[in-house]
Amino acid sequence: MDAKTRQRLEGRARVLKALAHPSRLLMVEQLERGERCVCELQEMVGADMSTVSKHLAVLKRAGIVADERRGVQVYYRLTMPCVTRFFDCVGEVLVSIKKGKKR
Amino acid sequence: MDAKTRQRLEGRARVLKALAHPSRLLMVEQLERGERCVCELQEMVGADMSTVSKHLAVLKRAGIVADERRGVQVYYRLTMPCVTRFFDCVGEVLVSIKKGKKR
DNA sequence: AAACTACTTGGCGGATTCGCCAAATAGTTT
DNA sequence: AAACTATTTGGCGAATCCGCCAAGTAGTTT
Repeated sequence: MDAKTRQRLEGRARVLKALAHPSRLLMVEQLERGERCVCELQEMVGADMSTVSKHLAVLKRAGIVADERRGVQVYYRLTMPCVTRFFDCVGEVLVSIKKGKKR
Repeated sequence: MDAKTRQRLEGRARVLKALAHPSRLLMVEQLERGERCVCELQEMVGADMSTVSKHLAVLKRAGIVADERRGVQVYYRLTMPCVTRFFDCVGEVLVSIKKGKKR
């Protein structure tokens, strides 16, 4: 395996890893509908604010979200467009798994 | 957050987590081109056979691949169709991240 | 059945993840 | 500046992940 391939795979794995958590998925889904401040996301997730903040830091490090401070609050938004389609596909995967189990 | 939403998110997170490793991504990409036995995948990945086998077990537990013994060898194949489109989207995410960094 | 090939499983050490608490930082209000 | 709100950071313990080695299992060949 050449270096270029490895880099491509590592990059993709990094994005997937950042998304691979229920709370982070929920936050990304909410951000698809528009920017949200941390406290709004915290209420949706229902965890400690520090936990939510760290999840957001993971998404930010992966380049999936961006943040902007406005007064006391910090607002997060998605940095890329195709997340919806992406999730639809993950959904399809799950459907085929379920079908397989029924047989 | 209701139980149904949580289940949906946990399911999706499980699939993403199973895919979130360079070696597993490589194997899935190879399996898109047709079934492969473990030793073929091992050669591509370049790790210990036991490591490869465990990665395949992760993919199998997530419902992404299925296996079938034929003689001495065990062949793995994808169980679902949309992985290509899926990966294209992960690729797009990476492109937008790179664009963001250049600015 | 003994030797051989292909694969899986057990287990260990090191690294990473996760959620909470406590403490630090940043901006606003009084 | 003191008090207050919103958020981030540090750190701890529990859990999980990762890769290797060793040992076990399954089918094939001799």
